[in-house]
Amino acid sequence: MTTEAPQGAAAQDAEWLRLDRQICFSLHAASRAFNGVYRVVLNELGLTYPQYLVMLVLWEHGETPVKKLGEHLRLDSGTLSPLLKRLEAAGLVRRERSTRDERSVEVRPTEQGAALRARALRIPRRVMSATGFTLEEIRDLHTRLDRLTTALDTTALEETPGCE
Amino acid sequence: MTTEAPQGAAAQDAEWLRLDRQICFSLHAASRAFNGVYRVVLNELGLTYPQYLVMLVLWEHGETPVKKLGEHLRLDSGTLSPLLKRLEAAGLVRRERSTRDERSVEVRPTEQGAALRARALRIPRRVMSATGFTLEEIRDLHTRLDRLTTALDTTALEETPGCE
DNA sequence: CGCTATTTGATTGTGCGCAATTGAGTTGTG
DNA sequence: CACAACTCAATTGCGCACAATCAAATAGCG
Repeated sequence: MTTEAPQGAAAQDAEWLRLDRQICFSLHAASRAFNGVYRVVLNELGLTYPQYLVMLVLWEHGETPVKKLGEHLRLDSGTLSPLLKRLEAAGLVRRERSTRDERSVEVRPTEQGAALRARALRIPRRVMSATGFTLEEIRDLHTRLDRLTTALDTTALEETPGCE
Repeated sequence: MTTEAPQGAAAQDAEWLRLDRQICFSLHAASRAFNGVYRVVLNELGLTYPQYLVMLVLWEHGETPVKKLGEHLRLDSGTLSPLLKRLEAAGLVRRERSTRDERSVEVRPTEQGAALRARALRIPRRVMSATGFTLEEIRDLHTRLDRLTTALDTTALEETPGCE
């Protein structure tokens, strides 16, 4: 399948594009497949996947300003503001302007939001069993993905890579 | 909150949630980071990441019906229809109803769309260098992600996992 | 104090992902 | 032929991601 024959540069370029198609499609597809599983599992809690991510942070850290939430999840206010409003409309969180700094908005789980945590406890194992991966493999994948994300975030994307 | 006591069931559950937060956040973040790099690189071609995926399929297979595109990329018409209209508006593809089956719409790259391929040839290496991964590692990650996606897609998500 | 720069969140606009519906075209059956 | 079942694409509606812009609050400096 791969470059077994010494081809021209054109054929090799085509090969690169084909490989790129496979790889970036893989990551894209894996992300959506994962999202799909969470959608099914989270459906009974009335949460979407990003909303679940927000609740996980709140369950772990309690009251958190929007700014901090954004740092934890790498999301900006354009995504968080409407999302948090929906969570507030669902009665799971409360948003209140900080008295010390009127620019800041504190988000904290309501009693109902905190109670939801009990029902969320079964989720991780259900999702993990759906992956068919062992805990070992999952941790390994987790490590690789973090390394990938860090590299992608820090790379300034020079104009000429000159790889090879 | 989290008792320091050597794992009651509650403490262990909390640990699962913490791990889940890390892992599902990792995948989410990696996907968006990857998307972000492609966004920068593809910007000069005037393509978004999913549009690039479509063009990759067209460059490799030529004229393709929408149905086939959806199978290749696991996307439905709700996503593809407006995306293809934008590609057509940009002059990169043409959409024509099949004469044999009036339900089907054939998508083929225009001359301009085909020409864009030459400028896309440098992309894979640029992105790969941004990841900091070797080709070996990328292929390995690719394999794992495909396995993950397959598992997630085929799992019927039984109600009671009974893991452990 | 007044003025500027920064921080913080909200808003707007564009594009993607997906479920649900619609509607035209095709196929199968009597 | 008539009629039902199916296929394929388009549309609609909602939510997320992100860039760009805006407004309010704060901090820093003369």
